[in-house]
Amino acid sequence: MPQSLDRTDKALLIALQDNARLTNAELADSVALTTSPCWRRVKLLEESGVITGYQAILSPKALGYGVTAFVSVMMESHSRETARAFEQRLLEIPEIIACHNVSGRYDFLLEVLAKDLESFGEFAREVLQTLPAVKEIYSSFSFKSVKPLRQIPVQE
Amino acid sequence: MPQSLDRTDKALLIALQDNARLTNAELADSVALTTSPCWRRVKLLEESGVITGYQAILSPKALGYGVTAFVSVMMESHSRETARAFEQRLLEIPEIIACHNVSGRYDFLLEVLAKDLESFGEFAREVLQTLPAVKEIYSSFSFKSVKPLRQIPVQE
DNA sequence: GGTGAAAGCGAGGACCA
DNA sequence: TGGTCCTCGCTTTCACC
Repeated sequence: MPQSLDRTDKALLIALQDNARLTNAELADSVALTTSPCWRRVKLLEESGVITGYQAILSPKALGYGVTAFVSVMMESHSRETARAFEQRLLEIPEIIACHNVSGRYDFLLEVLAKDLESFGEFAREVLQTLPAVKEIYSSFSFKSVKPLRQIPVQE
Repeated sequence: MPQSLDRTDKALLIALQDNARLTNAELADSVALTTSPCWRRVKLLEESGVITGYQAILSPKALGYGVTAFVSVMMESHSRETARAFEQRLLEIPEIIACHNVSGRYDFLLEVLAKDLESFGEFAREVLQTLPAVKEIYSSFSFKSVKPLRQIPVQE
């Protein structure tokens, strides 16, 4: 699948990961190419699945979310059905902005946004605790995001 | 700071969060506006800090990262200095793609990418364990990302 | 808040080296 | 692969409602 990215591809990925709204001309400039080959390479990176999309990054605070919580969830059972029902339900809940099925003491790790601690408490009681087959949850709150950018390393 | 977003602003945010490469014309169309007011509104959203940037989303797998790990870190002390040194060091390590200072049993929660389990093991030993003032670390591996999109909810 | 017009530039493709 | 050229449509910024 990774059809060996050369130096130029990597430079494109770095540039686009940093600013997805660069015009093709600016992008071409930044990697010392003309616009056509630049455009072709970007399309290839999209088609081959290296670039999976483009997102505007929004400020949770500006949208009224003062609390970020990490919620570890332990399930009552580990059957296929239990996991499926749980996962499907998760997808419908916008406050849960990320979820991983993980190894270790707990089964899922969720990242949850809430207006404030009080509304998180309510959310935990009314929504999280009532998700299918939940045995136990453990919440940890973010005091501060030390590395907010989430850039996937593109070496060299 | 949130200068009360109206229905149209929210529609713009939803559209851009979904696809940051929409042209201004497409964007205007999707919210039933002409291009000028649409462009003005987007600029305002950027200047007021609601939109903090635009990112190409890359596939970790396509870039050779087969393992995502969540690493909880407990510090030896909780002094200001300790935290600062730790955080500064973190920022230099690209494999750590996210880090939160959190409440609870552990002090920091890191999200780490690695090629495979073996290279994660090495990374944990050579890099993570040698970060300043680390007392204990606990690693949990992602089997699967159930919600990979990380979209901040924009209600209504 | 909104519209419409105008100038210049970029997107996207055909084609060549 | 990369470069040139070309056309259409879009971006961006007006002045104005």
